[in-house]
Amino acid sequence: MIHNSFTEENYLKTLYILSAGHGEVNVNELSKELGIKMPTVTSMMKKLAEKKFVHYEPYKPLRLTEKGKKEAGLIIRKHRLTEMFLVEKMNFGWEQVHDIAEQIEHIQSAELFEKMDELLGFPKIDPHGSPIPDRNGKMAWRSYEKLSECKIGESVKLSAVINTSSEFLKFLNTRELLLGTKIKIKSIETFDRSMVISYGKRNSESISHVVSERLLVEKPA
Amino acid sequence: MIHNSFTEENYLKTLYILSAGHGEVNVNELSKELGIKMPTVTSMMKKLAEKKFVHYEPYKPLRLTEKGKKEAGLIIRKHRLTEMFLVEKMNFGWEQVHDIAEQIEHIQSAELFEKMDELLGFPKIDPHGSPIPDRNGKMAWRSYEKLSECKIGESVKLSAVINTSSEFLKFLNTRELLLGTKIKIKSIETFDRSMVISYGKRNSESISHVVSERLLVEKPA
DNA sequence: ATAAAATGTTAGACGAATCTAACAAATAAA
DNA sequence: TTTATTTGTTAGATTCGTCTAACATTTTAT
Repeated sequence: MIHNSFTEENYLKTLYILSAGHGEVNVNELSKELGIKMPTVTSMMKKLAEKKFVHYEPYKPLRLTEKGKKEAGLIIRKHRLTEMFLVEKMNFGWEQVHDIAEQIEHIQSAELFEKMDELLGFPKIDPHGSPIPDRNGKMAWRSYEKLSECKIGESVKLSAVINTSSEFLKFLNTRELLLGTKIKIKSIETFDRSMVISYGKRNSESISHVVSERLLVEKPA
Repeated sequence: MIHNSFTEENYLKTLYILSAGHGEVNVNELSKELGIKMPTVTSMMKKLAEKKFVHYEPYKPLRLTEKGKKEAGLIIRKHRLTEMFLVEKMNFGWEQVHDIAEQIEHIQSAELFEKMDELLGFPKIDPHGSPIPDRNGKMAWRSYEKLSECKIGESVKLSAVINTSSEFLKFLNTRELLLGTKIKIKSIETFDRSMVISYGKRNSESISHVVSERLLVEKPA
């Protein structure tokens, strides 16, 4: 089991995340997401194609192979198990764990992550509500809806967040918007699509479209 | 606080370990320990000298600067806190943790290691009996003696091990030689310097010189 | 349908960390 | 005290991951 470089792992992971849904990614998108110039991305794609991780044809969108999906899934598994471990076992806040997990996801040690999994009781989702891939890198996609797509009067449960940046999560902390929070939509402004919602002890909090778009919710069964 | 590469950190750490005592290291020793050819080591020494981490003069032994010692001490701190955390909080055996810690020691996150330290109750030694440097990279050297240098009839306490390789530690496991074990020296063979010792329920275990040389002991106060 | 804009590729350069081959200095041995 | 051995350095090549500049293709807009 010869291993891939840190760099290759980052490309694979990002490719996986960006291709969620449609299954395809442009060189350009990948370039922007990674903060790496397009020519560099192109050459890395050729390398990963050589290694059978991606399907690459000039001028066509990028697609991960099955092998690539598995590899990427396993990296994401390591990332999310780490985030969960940091929050549950080391008392970090959900806004603190992303950057650390970005680094620990590259640690080469099956045992370390198996141990985390075990100590955590084999969690299915991470602290941001994202599914944790299984030992085969398989991810159980959930069908959440964006809060921004809900209608006035609906009652939903906050189940996941899209952006895991520290700033966004700190903002949610100040508004006491935690996973599991029951939210009711009171009104929506048409001109900027901001929403007024009520939840917990807060009866009329206003949140911008930028925020509501990043909040994934479930409707009560 | 701009950071050093993974590679530079490994040079610094190894330099620190090898220069324990005399304070000097040869290019050749360092080269062998790192498994990196001498010319490469020379050029890295020039780079680290440029950064004021080592004193380098052609054909002279290498010495860490104070800045270099601090930097190296902090890396070793991260390594040893990690080993302790893995053993104490994640149920790893002392023979399993070295390789994982070799990787985690390079994680860039003061908080992670502060949290480990805190959760562990600010330990002073790691699972192999080595001192954990403080937040300034300062290490409290202990004056242990090698078991191989003790005399017949002496009673000592096993306080640290020199080699932290998995193989050696597994061997100690099979002999039930744990840190803290009280050992009495029953006899010493002159031709191969092997020892017969008694401890716990074992009344006459024979250990080779290669082993006794790697066991650090304390004499009862 | 043609021009403009966006996207993608090729070619060539660069820094980091490594190597080998050849040479130089220091140390040990004869 | 010469010579041999060991240790250390210089020079030049290689690989990886990155870049910029120039060119090619595809998509969008006029």
